[in-house]
Amino acid sequence: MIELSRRAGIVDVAKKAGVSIATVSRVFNNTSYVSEDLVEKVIAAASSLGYKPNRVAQSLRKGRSRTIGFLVPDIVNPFFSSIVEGANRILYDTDYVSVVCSSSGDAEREGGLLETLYSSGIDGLVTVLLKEYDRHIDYVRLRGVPVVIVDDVVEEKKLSCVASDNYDGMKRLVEFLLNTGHKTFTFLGGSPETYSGKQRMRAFLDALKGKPGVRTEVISGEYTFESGFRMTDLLRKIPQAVVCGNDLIAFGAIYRLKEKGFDIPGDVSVTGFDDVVFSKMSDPPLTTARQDPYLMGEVAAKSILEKLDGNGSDGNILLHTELVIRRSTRGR
Amino acid sequence: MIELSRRAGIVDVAKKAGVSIATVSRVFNNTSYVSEDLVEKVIAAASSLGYKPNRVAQSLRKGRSRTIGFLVPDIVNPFFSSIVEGANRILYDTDYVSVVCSSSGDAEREGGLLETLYSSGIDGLVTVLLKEYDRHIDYVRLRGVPVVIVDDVVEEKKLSCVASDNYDGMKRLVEFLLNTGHKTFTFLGGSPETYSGKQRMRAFLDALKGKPGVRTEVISGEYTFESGFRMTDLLRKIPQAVVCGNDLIAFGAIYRLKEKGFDIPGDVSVTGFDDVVFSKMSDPPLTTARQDPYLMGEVAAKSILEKLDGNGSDGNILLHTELVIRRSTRGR
DNA sequence: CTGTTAGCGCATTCAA
DNA sequence: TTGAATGCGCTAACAG
Repeated sequence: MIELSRRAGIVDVAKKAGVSIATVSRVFNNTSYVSEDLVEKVIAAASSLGYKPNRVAQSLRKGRSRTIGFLVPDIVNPFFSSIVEGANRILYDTDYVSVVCSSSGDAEREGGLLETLYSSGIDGLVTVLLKEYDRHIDYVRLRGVPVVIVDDVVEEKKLSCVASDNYDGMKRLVEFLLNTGHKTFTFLGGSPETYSGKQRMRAFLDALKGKPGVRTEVISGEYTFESGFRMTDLLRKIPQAVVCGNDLIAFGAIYRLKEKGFDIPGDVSVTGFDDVVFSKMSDPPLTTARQDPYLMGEVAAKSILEKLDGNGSDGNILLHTELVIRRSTRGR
Repeated sequence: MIELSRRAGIVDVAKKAGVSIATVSRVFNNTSYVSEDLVEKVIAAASSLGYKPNRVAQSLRKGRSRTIGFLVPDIVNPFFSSIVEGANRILYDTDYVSVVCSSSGDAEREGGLLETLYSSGIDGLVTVLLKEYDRHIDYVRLRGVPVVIVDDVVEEKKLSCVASDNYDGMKRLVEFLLNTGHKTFTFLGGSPETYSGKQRMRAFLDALKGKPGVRTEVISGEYTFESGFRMTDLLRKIPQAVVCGNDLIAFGAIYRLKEKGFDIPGDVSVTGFDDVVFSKMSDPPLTTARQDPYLMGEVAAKSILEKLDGNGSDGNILLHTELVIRRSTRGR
């Protein structure tokens, strides 16, 4: 096969159409009127050469790239990728395109990726951060680039955050358990250093504080199946309700509890948090608090778009969660 | 808060350090020797200004960007995102960075994204395509940009593909079922228009063809839980083995079968394909054929890197699958 | 060893 | 309405 020729540029098109490069540029950006026949000639020349404007050159020249950067801790985790997907749904109706990077859970990489993204000329950034928000990371470095942080809430002006109301969701979940007659509770928490971890644990404690006849225990681990499994082995006495930091922990707990011969919810109720796709398929289907990562992404994208339009309001947005009562908790 | 000044450029650094921009460029690319004291001055000036080279300008000038583009049909599907993550693990040790796009299952968008990616100056592309491979899409358009296609096999020179050996995996799965005494089989297939769908169905049929006393039935749907659920309702008579196109279908089938009062694997064995994370947590844990999307990504990345180094071999790579026997199939 | 200069491909002044 | 010229920020000759 013959070596392919180099990509056609604006000068090739101009030459072939017998016009100046300015004219070519004008028809592609329709930035001012161009006579009918010249338009035709340019279009013809361009398509015969397979010409597409070079986005790199455009970015350099214009100072913006029509790209929104995304940085997430783990692209494989559907929670994070759903945020990106939600944003995509909004961006699809615009001429922005998204580029996403994953730090793969590596905090070291996060800073570098942020730099790279920024110096790649992104027009906006939506990110969920691994580490706690570090003002240096985006305030100093991302000069002028609008940023929205997802799944975290930082009180800092000139910054927007969108997150679920983890506190409210967990509180209502525990209150439901209380209303259905549960008296002894164990919290199998995940990652207490994260925003969501903190909020959920605090809500659990607050909901139960001072309730007569209620016994409470807290164990902390990670947001994984394995961690749920292991934490279950740490239980001294099986409580009436095992309240888990998220669905994965709940799956681990359920798995281990069943192995040990307990019936769910006959002997013990188990709850999760998130409502991942699998929660409806588990046995028994999981009672949980649903948060909507797609919506979080949509809201984040809209927020970025507004900021890009100039009329962007900073501040934080808390999204409601929805209680999903399934069969992993007993009714009464 | 005071409006942040514009980003520092190479001239700012040169000015502040009292050197020429060429010298600044040299220390940042260490492309030739620069005297100690000038290096120091440049470093000092650069860091005090927070200077980082503008990747857009670099790309335009050098004609390469040190980025690898990824295009996947659905970023939320862990199978696809794991491919990206696997590739990242390889790329992490290089100075390449990956940018990923998702077509969100929209074939229309796929072509546009490909264009965008290409004109954004990516140095290489790894993609799993929604539609069947269209030679126009990357051969004509991605002139000179190395491409590797994942989860599909196309016989086309100057192209590399990496995929699992779906045929072999499914065949061994069915043979295992045969060896454990199953006689009646139903295949609950997914997306027969995809490469994997075709291979798996063909393997199922081939494995059973001409076996004495074996009865076979094929139903086709999609690679989803809901589809598995619905296809199960289409079963006229419950077979001894329900062989599913992937794990999700199997989960749907198991769910529905249990609802109908069947015991798994007492009354009916069920198998999947993929071994998604959830397969070990399901009840019962799922017998399946494991494919390793991380590995696929690693292999794809290595292949791209080789092509970029000049010594790239084209051709296809088939990865082995591993039978994972769990408790959704009866032993004998 | 260091500085000057010419583009990379394009959008956008400014003239005509 | 169109073209010529300038420069976005940077690297790579080419001189010195």
